[in-house]
Amino acid sequence: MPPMSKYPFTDIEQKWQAYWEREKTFRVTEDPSIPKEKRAYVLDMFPYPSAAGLHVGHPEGYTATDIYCRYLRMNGYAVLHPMGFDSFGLPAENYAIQTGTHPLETTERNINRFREQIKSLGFSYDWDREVSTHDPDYYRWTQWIFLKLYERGLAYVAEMPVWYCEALGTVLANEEVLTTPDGPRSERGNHPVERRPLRQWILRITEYADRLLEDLDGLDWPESIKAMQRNWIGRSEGANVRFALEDGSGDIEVFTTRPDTLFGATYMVLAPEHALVDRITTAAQRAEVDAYVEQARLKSDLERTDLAKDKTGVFTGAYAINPVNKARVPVWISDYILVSYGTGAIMAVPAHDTRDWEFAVQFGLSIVQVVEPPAEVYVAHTEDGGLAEAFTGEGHAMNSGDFDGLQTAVFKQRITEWLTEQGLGRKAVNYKLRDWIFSRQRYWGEPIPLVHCGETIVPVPEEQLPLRLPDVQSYKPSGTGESPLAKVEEWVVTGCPDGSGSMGRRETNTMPQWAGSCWYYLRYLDPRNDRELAGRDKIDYWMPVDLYVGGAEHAVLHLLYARFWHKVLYDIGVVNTEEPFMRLINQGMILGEDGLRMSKSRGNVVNPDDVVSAYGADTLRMFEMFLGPLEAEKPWSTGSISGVHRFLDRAWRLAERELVEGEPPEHILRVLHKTIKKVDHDTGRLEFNTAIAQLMIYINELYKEETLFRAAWEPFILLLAPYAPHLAEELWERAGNPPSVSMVAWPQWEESLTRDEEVTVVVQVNGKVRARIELPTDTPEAELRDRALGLERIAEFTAGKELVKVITVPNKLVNIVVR
RNA sequence: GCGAGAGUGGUGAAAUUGGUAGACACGCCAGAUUUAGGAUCUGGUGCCUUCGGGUGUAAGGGUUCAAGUCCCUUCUCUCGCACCA
Repeated sequence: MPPMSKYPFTDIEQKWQAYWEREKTFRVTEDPSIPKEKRAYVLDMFPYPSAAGLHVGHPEGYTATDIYCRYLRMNGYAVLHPMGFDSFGLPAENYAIQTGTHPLETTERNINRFREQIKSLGFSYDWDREVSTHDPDYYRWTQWIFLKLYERGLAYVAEMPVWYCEALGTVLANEEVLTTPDGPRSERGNHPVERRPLRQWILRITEYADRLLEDLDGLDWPESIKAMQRNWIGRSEGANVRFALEDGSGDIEVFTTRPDTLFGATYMVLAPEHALVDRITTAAQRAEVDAYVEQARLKSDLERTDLAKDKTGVFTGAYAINPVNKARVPVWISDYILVSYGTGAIMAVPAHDTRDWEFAVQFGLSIVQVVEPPAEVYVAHTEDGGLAEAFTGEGHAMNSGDFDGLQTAVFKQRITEWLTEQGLGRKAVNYKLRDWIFSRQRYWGEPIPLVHCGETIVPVPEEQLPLRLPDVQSYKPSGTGESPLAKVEEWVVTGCPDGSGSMGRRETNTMPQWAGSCWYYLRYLDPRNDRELAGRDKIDYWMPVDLYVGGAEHAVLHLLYARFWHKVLYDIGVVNTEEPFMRLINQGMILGEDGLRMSKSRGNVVNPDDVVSAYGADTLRMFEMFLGPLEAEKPWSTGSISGVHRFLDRAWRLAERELVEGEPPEHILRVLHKTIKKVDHDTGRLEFNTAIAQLMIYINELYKEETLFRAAWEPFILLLAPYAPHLAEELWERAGNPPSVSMVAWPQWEESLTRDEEVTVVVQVNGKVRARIELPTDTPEAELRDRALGLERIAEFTAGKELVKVITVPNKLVNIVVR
């Protein structure tokens, strides 16, 4: 596809990229004379420098923030706009396993390629602040933060069933495992994973669950992302209730969100793995129960959680006593009860819980209705007046002794108080959120700075950080649950940092890739500081991040982890705010031309380098913004890229005309001021597609003129500058101005010139447009009405009819209602 | 099933507070220019039409002088979660 370009974009773009780099045009420092409200921290999600290089999705978000930053600078803001690399990670290590190439070598090669590609798009980053998470000067502080977590009891070791991925040779966090039709799979690489009990480092993120939940309310984030985080945290409030075993040998504690349905609890169910199962099972049921437990153990998680299948379960032979009505209730086991949630046991209320209903129907257990649905709610009933399905809504209590008639919410509170008084239960809160499994059995990550000295664990002293990664012979995971580091004996064996003189062994697990990205936005503030992760004055100057732009795929993982670390840093006084990112925008994915996700196997991948060489960076930038709204998912369209390119080309050819001094004609001035207003408004709201459309309208107008007036041309260059910065710099210079256009003040519009002298007023009869009249702007409503009624054409439609009323909207329309 | 969001020309999409639906761009059509052009410029382009007009924003209903926009019902699609008691 040969481009039809004539304007020398390659020369222009190289020229100005070199200029910006040489002049450090976009370097920013902490100037105290700039008031807080004129400072902006605009952040991109930094990339993982993959071997494949940049794809067209990267420039989308980066262009959006770049346009916004350039716009802010021209409006007098000090703008912090940095870029870096999330450079620890599995692909480089897997490549090392295959080829023996050190991950450092691959990583740095990829970083150089990424940096070059990013620079070729003309983004206005302050490159002096670049960071890479694999750099020891960086991960020193990642390790430092880990030690702070450890000191505060937020990092602990535990043996627990964790997701283990054979192919990756490492454990994974819950968040990194996806449920697929083929069973649980790793989020990265789509490999099968399974649960294995292993000793792991775990971060106590659950301690922050409530704060992570509550503080979402104050954030200007997309509702969907907040909903996903809320959902992931999964807070539910209810009560823990103890049911005594009939034989008096103890009790079973359950968690319920509906303590108001306690009177309807007709049986209980334990998870097959529940500790009590073995003890309470009667001799008669023993064989059946053992077989079920064994079968449940062998089942994959997918089989266990398959909603479509019938409920299975086995009676243990034991009975418990319902504490409120002393009813004797059988105790069952079933794999629909998860041992890891709540207490691993439930009271079953089949009348008011769908799952319990299914189970009760399956096994012929009794169903007692204890909630009367509100009259206005339709509920299916059987012929004899009983419920035909579980009613899970709220209503009024029935069959509940003295509590009858209470509204659900009131009853919940009342019964919880009663249970507490009786010593039978208490208010309880549960979360779906689990603690964060933090260790990985891999090489290419931050070493965890701890030494095992016999039974005790001793942190590496802060002043000895960074604890550097040693070189290894083989990058292969040992497969025994240990990382390749375990084989580096001379690194592992070390003196105990406790000063005892005895020898210890280093922790050989490394941190997950998320660690480095949890705090990188802080390092940009003070990237060369070797005394602290960032100076407090710098943090106070810039933080929090005003705008954070990135893909929605990080909705839960990165954004939840980073918020957690930030809160810890807040608690230890390192940062000044509870939340790191005040405003978040997810750029929509750019799909292939076929409307499907770009992927190598589909062959629909567009390489930004090809677009840059064929059309130039300015065209790529503007085209990606012109495709549609930033947040929307949108298919690539090679055809319409020419529309944007043609626009820039026209701007170039316009500049070849002689610039004329003096006052431009009024009709041009009016379009100009409308354009300034629209582009200003839309750019500030990140509505770039409509701003570009307005720039096109203006160019089309200028093109029809014989002469090009400087006063009409220069403001256009300024409006263009954030969008097509290379071309704008060149045009600015050619217009006889010194560089750089990037620091010239944004043009202002005059309100009176944004309004036309004449407007078209629509005349409707009964809401249908029947005529249009040209009238001076702000014609009084009475005159509007008279003019409209006086129209011959309107008379045709109103003849012989009764005039009911006339509605006038100034400068817009007249609607004549007749009968 | 639950949660979030979206349905507008042949295509990507526009449309302050309800007030001319389809800006801008692609594509298509016509004209100009040109040795020629898939370059450039100008104009046209929702659909139907007996050229009066009719009709049109997923479907149906409602509120209103007036609905893409507000309300109700239904359908479709995308994303996320999914036996979380």
